[in-house]
Amino acid sequence: MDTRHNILTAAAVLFARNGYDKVSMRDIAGAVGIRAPALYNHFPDKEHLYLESIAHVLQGKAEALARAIAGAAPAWTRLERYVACLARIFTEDPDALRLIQREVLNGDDARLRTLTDQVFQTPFQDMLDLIQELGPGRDAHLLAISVMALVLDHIELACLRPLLPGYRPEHDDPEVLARHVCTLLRAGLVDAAPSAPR
Amino acid sequence: MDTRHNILTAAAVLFARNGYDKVSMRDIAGAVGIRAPALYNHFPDKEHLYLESIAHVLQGKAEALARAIAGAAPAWTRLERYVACLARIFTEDPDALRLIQREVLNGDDARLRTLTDQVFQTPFQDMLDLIQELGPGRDAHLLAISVMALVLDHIELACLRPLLPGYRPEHDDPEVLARHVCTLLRAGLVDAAPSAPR
DNA sequence: GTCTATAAGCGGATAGAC
DNA sequence: GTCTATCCGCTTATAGAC
Repeated sequence: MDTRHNILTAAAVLFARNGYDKVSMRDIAGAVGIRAPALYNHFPDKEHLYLESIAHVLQGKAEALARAIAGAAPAWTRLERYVACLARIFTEDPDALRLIQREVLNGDDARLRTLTDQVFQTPFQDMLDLIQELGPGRDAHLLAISVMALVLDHIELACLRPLLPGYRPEHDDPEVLARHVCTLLRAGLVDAAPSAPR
Repeated sequence: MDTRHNILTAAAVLFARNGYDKVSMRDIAGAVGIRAPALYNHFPDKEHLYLESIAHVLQGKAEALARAIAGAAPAWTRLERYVACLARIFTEDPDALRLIQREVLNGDDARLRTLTDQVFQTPFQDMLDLIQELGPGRDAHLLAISVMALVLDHIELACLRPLLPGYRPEHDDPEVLARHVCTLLRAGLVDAAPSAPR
């Protein structure tokens, strides 16, 4: 089969869960059923393998978000779709989110710029436009970051939340999360009824 | 002077910025002006040095939050103080936040449980109680996580935000961030006027 | 393309002098 | 308590047979 593809998917999982330094070329080779030197037939070194495995995982995620926000529906509807899509994508593939977290934490300026240009730019701009349509007087940048934070932090903290008081298993359901975020965005902390009003 | 204290503060900075594996005992020793074997007079091994440096940095942070939320003031006022305190603490000491991020990403279950019991438990419970007072019908756990996410994600993304459209330098000011978060919590994305109403 | 063998270097940690 | 010297394992990466 396609060895290169197998390497990239196996490496992405290992890097996401253990971090760059805790994953050796031997580990990656072992996960694919080959020996370490064979990896160098497909990638020039570990760094390139790592960067390509990230790109491989993030492939298509941005496009899915673009589809969710597109169309002629009312702005609130498009926001709800965007939030739901974001929650679904990264709940189903938490390794992808971990890879992004590690890059944000460790990436030098050049790598962060590349990642921004190739992945974050378009979805963020879409969200920015949408927010400007919904709340013209507000700071769209702060709000767009806030929307991302509300959705992604819940998922990032999946390991920690069960240890904190008030946790219930349904909090890990992306639909529950999306509804919660939209309710909060609509009316804030207090004013909304338990079930989101239209 | 107190060599042990110097080691812990220097190590914390290195670990926060580069991660556990990218910091060698030689690096830490060099930052303090000694040689690597001397470190073993103060700590049994690298793992213990790492864990103690985290504890050393997080010391006092939880107490500051407890003070901010305490008192007989109205619930909204205490929430505002809490949010402002959270934003100030981690804007002034971004390395502390990075250490927490790394622990959440890499920590096994046992270490996350220890960290929760010793640091997160009390501030989170305080926030939970406050939210139950403010919005009795809502899911307090989801909301408390959301408040943390809104404040901390802005600070965690300090490296990324300048690369995204709409960024302005004032977004890095903890007071601006705290006002933004409180406005959002009060009335959601749309209903609030640009300057937060009382 | 994959293998075995191996180079070259860095990592944590210890021994023992001072 | 700190030093120098050193051990030993593991890492990335290459050479060369098949």
